Amino acid sequence: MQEIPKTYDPSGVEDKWYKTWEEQGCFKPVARDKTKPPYVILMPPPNVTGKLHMGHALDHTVQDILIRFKRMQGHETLWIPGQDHAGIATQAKVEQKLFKEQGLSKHDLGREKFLEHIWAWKEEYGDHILNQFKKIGDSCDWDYFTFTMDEGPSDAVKKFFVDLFDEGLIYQSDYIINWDPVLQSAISDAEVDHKEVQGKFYHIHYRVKESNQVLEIATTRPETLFGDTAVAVNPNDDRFEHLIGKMAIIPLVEREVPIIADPHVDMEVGTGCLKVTPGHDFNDYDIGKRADLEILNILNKDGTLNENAPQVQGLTTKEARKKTVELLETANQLVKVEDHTHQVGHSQRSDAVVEPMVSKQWFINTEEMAKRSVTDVESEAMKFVPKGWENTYFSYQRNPRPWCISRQLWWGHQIPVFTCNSCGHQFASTEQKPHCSKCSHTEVTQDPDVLDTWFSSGLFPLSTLGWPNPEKMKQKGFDRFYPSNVLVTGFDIIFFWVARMMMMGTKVTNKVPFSDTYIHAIVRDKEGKKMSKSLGNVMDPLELIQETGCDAMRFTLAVSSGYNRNINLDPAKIEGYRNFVNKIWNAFRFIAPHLENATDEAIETADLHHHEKWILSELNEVIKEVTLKFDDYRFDEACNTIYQFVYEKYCSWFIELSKGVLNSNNESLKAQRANVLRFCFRQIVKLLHPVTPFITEELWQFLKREDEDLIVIQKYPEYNPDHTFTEDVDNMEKFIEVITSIRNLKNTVNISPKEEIEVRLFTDDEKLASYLYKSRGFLKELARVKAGKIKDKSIERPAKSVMKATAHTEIFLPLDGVIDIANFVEKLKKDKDKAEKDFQKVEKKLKNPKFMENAPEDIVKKVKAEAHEFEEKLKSIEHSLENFQ
RNA sequence: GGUCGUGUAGCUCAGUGGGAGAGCACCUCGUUGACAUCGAGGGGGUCACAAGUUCAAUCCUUGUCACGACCACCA
Repeated sequence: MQEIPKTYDPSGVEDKWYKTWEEQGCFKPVARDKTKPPYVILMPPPNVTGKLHMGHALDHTVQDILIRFKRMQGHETLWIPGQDHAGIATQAKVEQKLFKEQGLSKHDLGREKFLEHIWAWKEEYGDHILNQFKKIGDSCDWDYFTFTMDEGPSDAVKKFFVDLFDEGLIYQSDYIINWDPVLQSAISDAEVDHKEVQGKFYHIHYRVKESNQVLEIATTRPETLFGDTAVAVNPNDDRFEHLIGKMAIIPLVEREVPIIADPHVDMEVGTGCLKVTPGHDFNDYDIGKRADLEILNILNKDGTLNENAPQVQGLTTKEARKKTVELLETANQLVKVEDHTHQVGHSQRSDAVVEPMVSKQWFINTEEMAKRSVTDVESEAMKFVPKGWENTYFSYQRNPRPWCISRQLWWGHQIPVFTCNSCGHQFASTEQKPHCSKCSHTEVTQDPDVLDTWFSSGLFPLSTLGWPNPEKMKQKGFDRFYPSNVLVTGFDIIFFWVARMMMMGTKVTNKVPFSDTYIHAIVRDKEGKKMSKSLGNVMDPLELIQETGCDAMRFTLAVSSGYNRNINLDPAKIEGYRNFVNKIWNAFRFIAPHLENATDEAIETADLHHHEKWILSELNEVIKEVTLKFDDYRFDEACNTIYQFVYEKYCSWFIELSKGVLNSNNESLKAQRANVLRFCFRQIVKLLHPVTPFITEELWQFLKREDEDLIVIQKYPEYNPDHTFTEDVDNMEKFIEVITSIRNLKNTVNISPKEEIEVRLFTDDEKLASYLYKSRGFLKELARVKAGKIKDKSIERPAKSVMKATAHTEIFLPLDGVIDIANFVEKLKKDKDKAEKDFQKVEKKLKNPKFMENAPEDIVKKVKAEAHEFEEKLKSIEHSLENFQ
């Protein structure tokens, strides 16, 4: 056998295995166990502009664990990768690049040329993030890879649009929307960031017609007065009641508008008087609807003022604000200016101040779909994990607003609505160049706008499986793979994406698109701060992989991931789990030379040594637990369970206890031990494979039988009722406690661990006594015991000794060689205090008649047993202590 | 203002109606063969605070305080 290096070096190993898996088609859906249903995950498609960050690393680690786990369990697994064209994000990026490198705007190029540029950009950079996904081990089926602008998803978009259009659920309407004057497009509410801005409160006088009175109105946006079509007060406001119904005169424009009453007006805020600009304010728009006010648009598409604001026409809103204030001052109608901090909406993409504007847009009436999407979660047809996230979902879906789906961009799916050049008929069609559906005229004009990005990603669960093309659906296995099992994502797109998929998927198929939604945490830095470029605390997954290996990173993310909201990722933690990966490597180095002695995986339970029974029993429980926890999305508990077993049970005890056997001359015992060591280790690497795929595949090559294939498609370990040995586990636990106590005692009195000493054990547990006797060789080996005696507690304890008491065994060491008596006495006193407290606590319970009456029988029994133990322990400590006073 | 969440060891966080846990950090000891990316042992907590329910509360209920996230509003 060749030399195995002392430390595991992941470089080289990782790429090698990924390539092998892919080449051998391991990621393709194959039903290895026909009795199990398919298991499908749809990968949240990254933006073409995307770059791998820790969020992806976590998101994908979780999905890959689930897919690999289910694949090994025999399910036909499919993990579908994809990519999103990300309308605004991509267009903005390419626009910037064009301007920076060539000084060109998209208008210089025209729509067609500009789109060519975006496609070229996509070809060049689009693969970047996908290659990064391979580095983190994603076992997705790349043959299913789908881009939202591919022909298939485009057909899905058209089909869905046309169906809803014909149903009357898609309509065009004037509505107040967020307008980004830089991108010159409508953007959705969720694409608006509200930022705190230091602004001013301008108090302005509005005269009241046929009256001497003036109304003082406070506003932060005086330039919008050109668009005012009313002044509103609260209906219950005594101060202004008499003015309701009269007319107010807007300064500068001298236009008369009605004074109306509306409950939205807050009497406490500002002056209690509100100028109403339905064309450029969301609340005013609603007031305007209620009062049937005229809507006056005072802005151009680029955000400058238009002809409806003659005095400031052509100026930007910022310039216009300044000018308006000057004009008001000149006209003596500006009362005062106050400092005022308030929130102002900014475009996420361009950072421009968002201007609310009324414009003609396309909308989906989501009312019915949203209702259904709520009941589907209420009935748990789709379950959120952790459950609490459903509240976030409900808060959106219970109050659905019309979904504005049109965007004034070029990059995206053009809206399939056409207007006949001849008869003016407007209709939707899935065809590229349809004839007028009314007069059959061939000249029709398509709506220039494109659809919101989420329109196509909302259809992804369907379109990635070939919908609406029947042939492709058959080829891709739509009926088998829809709906999928779980969606794994972050909370930030519950509304954007999860809700949309729920509505759209259900609308088309009448089935929810996935049965679970696992919402994972946000990865933050070790201090809990969000990772951001400006803070300089961004961790790059690829760098981490380089430094510590992909498996260590994946294990760290998994072990940090349960039902929590934040993961504070400390590099020291990753290093710790890197060490764990290395530990496994070294455990393998230990067993490697003995593998040739191992004959077969089959373990004959009848003739097993009690240590072997113990480890098999422990392993069996681990298998049970891990399987349960993965199914529950408790990656933290699953990983911790494996970690504890490997470290504490397998390495620290089983391997240590095996050294003597393996160095002996008893060939049959050696072979059997090698068998068990190998069996357990094979199970361990299989258990770990979903989390740490690379090292486990590497080790598997040395562990597999000749007829066995790659680990990635091995059968996941299953609970085996034959491997339950309660008595051996019980004995072993006590044995470990005795050994630990001896080591502890030696340490307390400053005897070197190496030094061999005599030890006397006293126990009334006959089974344990005989077990300890049987294990005297191991006691000698592991606790450095020279000679020992095991007696029952009726025997007088040695006077000149130091001692330690456990619940079942008292341990005595002779005083010869004891260096630090004082320390021992101090410690013994502490033990006494503890035992006293423990005893009093349970004693109190037992003396309480109410406890005896009400507590369940097994609890009473347990407490009684404890009381006995504590009392024994206390007595023996006190007895021993007397010798030192 | 609304919703959700958090408060447990120095740090990061699990956990349970009946004996307070892990990792890291810290202290002591230990390198000849699996592993110093290691081993053995150890110290350390009023489970935020208060009241209530209960035989029994770190856990359930209510309130208080502190912190966080999201949503809405901010004329």
